[in-house]
Amino acid sequence: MDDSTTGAQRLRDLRTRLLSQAAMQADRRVNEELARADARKWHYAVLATLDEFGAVSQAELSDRTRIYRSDLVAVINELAARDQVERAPDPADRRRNLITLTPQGRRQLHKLDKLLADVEDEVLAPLTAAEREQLARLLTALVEQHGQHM
Amino acid sequence: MDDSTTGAQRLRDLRTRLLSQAAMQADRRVNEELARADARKWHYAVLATLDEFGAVSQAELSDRTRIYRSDLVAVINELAARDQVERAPDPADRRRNLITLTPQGRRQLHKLDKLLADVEDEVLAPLTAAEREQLARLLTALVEQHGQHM
DNA sequence: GAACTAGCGTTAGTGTGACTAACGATTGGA
DNA sequence: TCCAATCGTTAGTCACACTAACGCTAGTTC
Repeated sequence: MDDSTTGAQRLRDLRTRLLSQAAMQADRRVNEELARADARKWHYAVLATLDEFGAVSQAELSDRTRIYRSDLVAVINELAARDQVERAPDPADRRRNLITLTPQGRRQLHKLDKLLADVEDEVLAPLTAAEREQLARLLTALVEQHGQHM
Repeated sequence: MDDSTTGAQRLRDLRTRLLSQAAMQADRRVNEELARADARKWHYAVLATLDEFGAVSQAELSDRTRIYRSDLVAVINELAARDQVERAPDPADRRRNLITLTPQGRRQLHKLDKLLADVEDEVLAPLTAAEREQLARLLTALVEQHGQHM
């Protein structure tokens, strides 16, 4: 099921492809597990952000999670339908909605924290603790490069 | 534009998220450049595979590139429309189509080889040569884990 | 040689994620 | 008071991963 033996040499040599494939496999495992908890990545991103920053507007959530504000609408709908967040108009600025974490949302967050830690451990299983640190370091360097000039 | 300063601590700590983000940024750059050459990732995968393995069926292409055979149909259509491959029935087994690289396809492949090498270099710019090797090594370990039990 | 099974290419459709465009409502500043 | 900007929302595009089903062809078994 992987091309490490059957694929073209050129494809195996492409680091960008390697990166994509590793991410894809990790994402798949993450999404599988999240689905079993009736959640997806964005749900976690929103819940975690609300937990750390308190009630914020959708625009601020969009900034902090990097979810497009157009997509955020559906995410908040889903979370609200599960009573994990509340959406209420901001009295101070009636353009805004204030999104608040509910006790149920906080419980879900803790559940997902655990779940994601487990999946991460599974995905990184082939690496030692030192290698995991190294990987995080290298990936951070890549990600931050783009953070600079934007 | 990245959450390394504005995002929740929990999100920054998630290695699976880090991996996804790095892959996403790299993919975006790759796709941008490929688009300028009127191509996409799958085009390259197919062209490179044909170059290394000669004329093969779509089923074999699907195995070697990990493109689903249902999606491969459109990819071959696109490549054929650009005269980069030819699709002809296999006389030895009339269920099969034999896909062949054309001279034009080979030219495009060389062009994309260069293009992708440049993008890879740009994406990995923050890393030294040794670090790039290390990254490739770690990612390979992750990818091969899944290759095992499938 | 008829029937069955399996492989092949194709069509259609699902779900997720990234991303753009545009609109109505509201706000703050010139 | 008018203007520009911001906010939430709707709608839609594109790429990728993945599933289901169908018609055709090939090879095998009875």
